[in-house]
Amino acid sequence: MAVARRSGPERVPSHPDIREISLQQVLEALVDPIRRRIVRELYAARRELACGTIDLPVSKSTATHHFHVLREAGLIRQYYAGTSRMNALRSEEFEQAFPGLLRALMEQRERE
Amino acid sequence: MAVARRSGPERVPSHPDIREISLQQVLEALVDPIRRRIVRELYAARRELACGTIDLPVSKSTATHHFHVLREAGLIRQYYAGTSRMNALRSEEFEQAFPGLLRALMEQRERE
DNA sequence: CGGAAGGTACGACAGCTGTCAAACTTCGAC
DNA sequence: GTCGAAGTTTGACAGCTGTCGTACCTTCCG
Repeated sequence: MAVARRSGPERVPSHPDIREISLQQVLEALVDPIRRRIVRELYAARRELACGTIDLPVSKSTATHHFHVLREAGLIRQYYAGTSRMNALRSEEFEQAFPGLLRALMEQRERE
Repeated sequence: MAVARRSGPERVPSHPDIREISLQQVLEALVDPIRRRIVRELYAARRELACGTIDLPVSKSTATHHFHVLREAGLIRQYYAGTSRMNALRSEEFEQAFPGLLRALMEQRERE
């Protein structure tokens, strides 16, 4: 499902409507430390970041996987800028759908 | 670690100090819908509940497992009252360690 | 054009974990 | 004492998912 029309190589990823996302999906996304790290960086930066600028202790393909999960969970929006992919936190929308949740999570200090 | 002194069959489970618990552990506990359901019931009830009074769509052994995970994550406190086991949400302590988190999670409506 | 940079897609694989049944333990009631 | 109720323990198993390498695709730049 969520098949975007095939009109070539499909460089525009599909983003779910946030209202279709369950708390379950959000928690599954955020339970992974690497994904939480990504969201934390976006949250702290308060702006969009290219995949490349967020350095992660995993391979490129794994990173792609994590971004995909975050996108499917409605947490980020992705689009291309040249060869690099930009990531934007969907803060306002997410706040509407899950009031207070992102903030409560981000405010927690993580033990390093 | 966290070995309670062995003085018989050990009916008193050990409870971790909440300060030793990581956000990771909490999220891992709360990502499971059944465990979230347990916590929700305790949160709504605002009092302790016996395992038996929380009916869950899983076998007894699986239920035991879930309670165990919640206990290890510092979310509940357990003790025996006769043959039944009581469960209490560790609300205040948890609030101190993870301010705003439990509430933010519990306030979210879950799609049934 | 040709190459390099930045990502994606696809298998494959290992480890985790939620699940159950069966056997056992403890406590209360009769 | 014996029986049942309530949970626990153990072992087994299946499914999920985070991980990687490799091959591939776009886009930019010289």
